[in-house]
Amino acid sequence: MFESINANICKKNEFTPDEIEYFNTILQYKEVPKKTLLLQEGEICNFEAYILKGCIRKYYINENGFEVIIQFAIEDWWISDIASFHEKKPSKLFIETLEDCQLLILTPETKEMLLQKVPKFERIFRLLIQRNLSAMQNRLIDTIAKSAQEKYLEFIKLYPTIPQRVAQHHIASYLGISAEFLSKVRTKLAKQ
Amino acid sequence: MFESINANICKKNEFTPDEIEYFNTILQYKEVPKKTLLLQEGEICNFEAYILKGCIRKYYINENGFEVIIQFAIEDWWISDIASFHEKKPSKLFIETLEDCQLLILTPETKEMLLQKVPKFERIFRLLIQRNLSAMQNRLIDTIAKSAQEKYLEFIKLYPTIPQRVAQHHIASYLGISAEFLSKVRTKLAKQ
DNA sequence: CCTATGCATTGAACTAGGACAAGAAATGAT
DNA sequence: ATCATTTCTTGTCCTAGTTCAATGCATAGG
Repeated sequence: MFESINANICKKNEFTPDEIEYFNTILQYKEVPKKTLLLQEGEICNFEAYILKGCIRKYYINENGFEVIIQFAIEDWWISDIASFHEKKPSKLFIETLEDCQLLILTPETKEMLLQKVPKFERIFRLLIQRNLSAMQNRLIDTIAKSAQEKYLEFIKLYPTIPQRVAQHHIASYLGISAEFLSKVRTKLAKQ
Repeated sequence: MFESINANICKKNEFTPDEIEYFNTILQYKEVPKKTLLLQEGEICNFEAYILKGCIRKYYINENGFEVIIQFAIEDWWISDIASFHEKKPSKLFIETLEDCQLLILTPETKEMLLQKVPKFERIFRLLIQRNLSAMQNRLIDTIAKSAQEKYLEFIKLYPTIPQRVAQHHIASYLGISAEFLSKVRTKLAKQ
């Protein structure tokens, strides 16, 4: 059960077997059926979830009821509302499973214990956030500077497996374009 | 010279006077005239700069020569290309002073020393990145879900002092709209 | 096997915002 | 003070993308 997460976390073998062992005992295994809300607006996010199996989306609904997908997460990704999790503030986001999921969960308490016992993990988590930030920055740039077609092509290049797993209108919402227009972009691309 | 940075970093008094003292000795003071490029595409970013005085922009130029401003930074903000700084990878960004600046600088070496000597700083920097990530997320949402006028109003609400300091076309570039259209939005708002 | 529900496609009419151009206003260097 | 450069404004025309509505297509549940 822990192979993939250990391989991911400990790529550079910075940890002793004992430390990894402790890390694994602290993770909570959880199965969740599809279409489950793991987090709703107003709740405090009490988990960071590593996805062993399944697919999840994180999204925001603005004051006009307009929905924006912030992130898709599949196997070997983490998902959480970091701001809400760390600062124990009510979240503005929704997190929903799109498929049946198998998860490994950290809670604020277990994460705290882990960091106390093995402070080296601070670095690991900082790297995760940093990569997140980079990805978010690139996405912002593309959102601003690219056409709908370019954004779509970029998306399928970056996440080739996701289009087969999630509804097209969700991808449109992620790209910041309407579902209808994405459909038109796709038919245009197919004709070429 | 160190009052503001110390107040910012050590809000919750988590540090001993010695630790703060060490932190301060490690910071390098630097003055930079306006319109200086602190970082160019292709270079490895070797600084994290805390702004004592002045105003800086960070931006990206895409393959069509289209410019997107990622961040404005003024007094008491940090600016850097974190990805490039930490992973020693060539940056894709430009960082330019818009006014004469007074900076306090961390280099990869001094930051490493600081973290070695006072590991508690890991937490501080993680919080900084986290806040950055939150801000970036909010901005992405606004970029996707709001009209030009809403984005502009949001911007001046969030950063009321910046419009007086930077050129309007820079704000347009930050908001992801054309300079001409921002001008039209503003005249429309002024008439109301 | 049938039917309800959600999903994707297509078309027509509309609009927010872009591109271009030209003038006005501000800023700065000499 | 003057000229040059940059910045801001305004108008016209244009287009990428939206909205709405209709239709066909799957899929899941009884």
